Amino acid sequence: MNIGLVSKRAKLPAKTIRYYEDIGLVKPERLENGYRSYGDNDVHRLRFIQRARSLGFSIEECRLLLSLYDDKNRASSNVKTIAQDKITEIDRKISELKSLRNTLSELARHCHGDSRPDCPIIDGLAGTRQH
Amino acid sequence: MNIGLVSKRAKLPAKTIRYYEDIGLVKPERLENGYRSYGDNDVHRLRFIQRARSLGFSIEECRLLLSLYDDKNRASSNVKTIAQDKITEIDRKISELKSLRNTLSELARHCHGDSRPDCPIIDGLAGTRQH
DNA sequence: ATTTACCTTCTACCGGCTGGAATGTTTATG
DNA sequence: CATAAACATTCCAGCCGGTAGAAGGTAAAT
Repeated sequence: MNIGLVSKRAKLPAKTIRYYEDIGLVKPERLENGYRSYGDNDVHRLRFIQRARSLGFSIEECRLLLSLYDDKNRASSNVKTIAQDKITEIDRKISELKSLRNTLSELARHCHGDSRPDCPIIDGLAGTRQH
Repeated sequence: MNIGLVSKRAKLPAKTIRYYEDIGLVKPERLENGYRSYGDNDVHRLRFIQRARSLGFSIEECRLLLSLYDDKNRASSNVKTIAQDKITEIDRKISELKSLRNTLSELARHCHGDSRPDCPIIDGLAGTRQH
């Protein structure tokens, strides 16, 4: 299977797949003409990575998950720990974004938003707005 | 004022301040010995950038906000639009993260998390888990 | 025979810094 | 006064996770 087809099946740009090879996540065969040759297992692997990445796992986390994926005897608790850490991380990000949103909408709420130059958002950023 | 003091006052690493100069956000004077010399206005500017960055504005957005900050005659509606766009963007990110969280905790919920190798999280990532 | 579509490698770039090396200057201490 | 430390400077390289483009080779379709 050439990279173009794999790209479609794994829903990843060809460039990204080459990059993943570069950093050692997949190791396709090579044909005589130099073309990469992928098997179904490679597509599975790449789909796996694509899903994990879209769930917010870093490349290094993907590498770890892949090694657990490859290890048929690993404990499910290993994987669950990683997933739960990631959930904690996501929760932290969500609450950060919420507090950001509050601050920003508080600033925007006080801005009349017309042609007058006086602007509480700018004042807030400049630190000159009294609470 | 030397960069070290500015760094403390603006709550930004000296390296970052030099970087901000590099990309044209601040333009300090130079002393005879080659040291950068900052005024209070520079500190205000840097605090402004620091706040805006921490609210999730990109460097280019900061540049735009700074030009509005500098322009005493700009309409507050210009600024409000930018802030509201940013709020929309934050909302999008929050809901993305929430859906991510749901998926991940659904996978984790079905994982027994013990020493058995069978793991719904891995199966979910591999795409082999039937819903 | 030629066009088109695909593949290859390579280098460089994105944002937003951050780290380290090598060097220069100022200030504090013995 | 010498030296050490705490600053400052420049420059180059690297982080993550790709992405863009150039220059070329190969395969399939017309």
